Amino acid sequence: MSKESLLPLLTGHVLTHGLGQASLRPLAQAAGTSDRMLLYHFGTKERLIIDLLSHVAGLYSAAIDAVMAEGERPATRQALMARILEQNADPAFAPFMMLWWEIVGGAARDLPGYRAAAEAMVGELLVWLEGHMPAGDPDPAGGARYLLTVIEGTMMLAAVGHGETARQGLLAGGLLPT
Amino acid sequence: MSKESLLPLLTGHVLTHGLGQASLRPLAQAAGTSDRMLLYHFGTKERLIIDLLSHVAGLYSAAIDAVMAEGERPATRQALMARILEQNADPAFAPFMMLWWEIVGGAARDLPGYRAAAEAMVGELLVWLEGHMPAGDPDPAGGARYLLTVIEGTMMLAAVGHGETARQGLLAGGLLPT
DNA sequence: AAGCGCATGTAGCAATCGCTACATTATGGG
DNA sequence: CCCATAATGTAGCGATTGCTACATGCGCTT
Repeated sequence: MSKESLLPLLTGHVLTHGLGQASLRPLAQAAGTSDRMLLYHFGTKERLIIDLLSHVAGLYSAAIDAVMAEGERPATRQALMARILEQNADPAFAPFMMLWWEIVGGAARDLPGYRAAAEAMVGELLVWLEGHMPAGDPDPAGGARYLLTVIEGTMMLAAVGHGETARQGLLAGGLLPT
Repeated sequence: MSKESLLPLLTGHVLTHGLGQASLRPLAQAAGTSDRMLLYHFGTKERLIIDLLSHVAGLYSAAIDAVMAEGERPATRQALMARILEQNADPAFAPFMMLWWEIVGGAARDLPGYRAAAEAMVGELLVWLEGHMPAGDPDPAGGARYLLTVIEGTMMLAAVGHGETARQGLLAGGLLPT
């Protein structure tokens, strides 16, 4: 078993149990190996986490690309927002969201690997947004950054039980179809 | 030493070292007691954390109220945004921000106490915003929720190294003074 | 076949974890 | 003063942590 074949299994465990509680022996069991072998492959738990975060960022990038392919371009910013929020509200997306907030926390504390992974994922989403802005949008670059900011704020409010507050804010800001 | 006199010291330790890494013995040392006494007062580490989060939420509420008193009302939404973002960019605010992302993560995973604390703090900020919307604002309630969403998104992007992206988004959205 | 290097198992170490049993001191009301 | 109750110290338990030493298997080349 190589590092590369291990990473998806490790990612699965982290998605359901979280990064903070991840210790070598449970991780190893989830991947069908031993803590001994995890350290053999990654050298250190810290490097394992770094590699894992990088792998997660790659997964996210691939998922974005997959969605990108199937895209018919929405006609308005409101339609684009609605589509993204609907996708992010999918329960299947929840484990990734929980992991995401741990990554943000690690980035805020500048733990090794966290900021790089978070920055990459946000960057990927930004590129996707820019490529999906409505045709004829007056400012696709600025608009994508604007929508990105609003989307992330909405996700955060939803995480802390203020999803309805965010929805009302989006309506008041003219960012949702009426 | 009572619970109430312990909580500020515990909060200090958590602000600099984080919630996830907080274990009883270091917490006790920071508060000038022993792990034994922390359990004597709080019963369980879980309840200690819950009480601590509630205390942090109270601190945040008090801080908001203090700022509320000194408020001359800004003339525009842009000025209000600028003022808030300036305050949040204060380096003295950084430890709280790092703690905040841990609280959001806990709320997303529904750990006991986290969601309640996060919801209370966001609610407090929302009330403050509503009370500080510019005079004559066409929709203070909706506008406050809109600004709240944008503010939280900006904070998150700043945490992951995309602060400049957020700033460009705010400009494109007409939410910063030009 | 011999030996070499990669891969893996077994066992354990020192540290830390939350928590508890037991003993002791301090304090305040009768 | 005496005693009950609250507060605190000491010591340790069993589990888990990241990591390592040592031995063994496996496959390949010479």
